[in-house]
Amino acid sequence: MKTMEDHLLCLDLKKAKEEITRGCESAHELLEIVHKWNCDKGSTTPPFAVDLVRKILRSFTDTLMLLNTSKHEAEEVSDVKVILNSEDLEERCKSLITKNRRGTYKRKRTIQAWEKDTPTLIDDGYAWRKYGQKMTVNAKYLRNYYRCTHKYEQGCQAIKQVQRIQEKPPLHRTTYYGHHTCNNLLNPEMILEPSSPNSDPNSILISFNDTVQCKKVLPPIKRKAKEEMLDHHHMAIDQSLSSSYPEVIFDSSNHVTAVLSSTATMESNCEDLISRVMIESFEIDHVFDSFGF
DNA sequence: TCGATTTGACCGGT
DNA sequence: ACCGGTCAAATCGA
Repeated sequence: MKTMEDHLLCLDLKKAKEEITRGCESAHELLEIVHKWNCDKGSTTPPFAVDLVRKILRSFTDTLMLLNTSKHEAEEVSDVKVILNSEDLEERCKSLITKNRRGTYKRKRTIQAWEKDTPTLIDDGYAWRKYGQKMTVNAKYLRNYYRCTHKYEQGCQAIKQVQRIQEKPPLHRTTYYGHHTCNNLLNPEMILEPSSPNSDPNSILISFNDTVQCKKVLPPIKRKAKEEMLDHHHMAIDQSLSSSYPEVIFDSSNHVTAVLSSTATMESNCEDLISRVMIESFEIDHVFDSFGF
């Protein structure tokens, strides 16, 4: 039975989500403008501008995720669809303690998605690399799968799918999953730091500043070598990370016990981990407090 | 030679 | 069993 207070809270929650969604959209627009500006006129904006917009965007989307965690329904706002639901947290927790296997693909349900319909194939300013194409049922045209070119160099987790949806007039639907964390357009600051002379050259440093950054980028390691290592330590692996990615290892109590060496690593995945910790720790009241509701 | 693309295989979810 | 998403070997091309 809902009390009056509950109803008011729901109303506030809805308003908050609407406001944040608007902010999110504006940040997206601003990011595109900055990108276009830099493409058209060279790098004329301050080098930290894109980084700053991305931080704002991330704050909005993280907050939306927190708010959505308290409700079951994902919000659909104009042509921008934010795909989230409260089961995601549970799924993510499960995925963190199961062994990494090929084919464990929960991306669509766990990461925010944005759709864009355009008459032509657009250059969005990012470097994409095609990694697959598929004919889907009830579709006339192939669906093309792209990942960020800097996936392994910088651990950028952004992907997109492009599919023609209409012949005449031509219409292409691009669905973006996740935000770029790479510095392919601007390079405001190097996130890589040289290891200290005494440090393990294959170790990874994770910095817990205002934004979480993994500061060491290394080539992927082979699946078999990883599995052998995991078997040796009787550990589970963060399944949400693909085979070539950095891996946080949890013990049976789900405490972080190790980070696998010789793997590439990325900002976004670390954020996923931190988000999980945050969501587990935060009550929705704290979110309202922080926004002054 | 090396990075990008193609394409069949693989895998988990439903 | 089917389907969507990804992997990775083969191939392409600058």
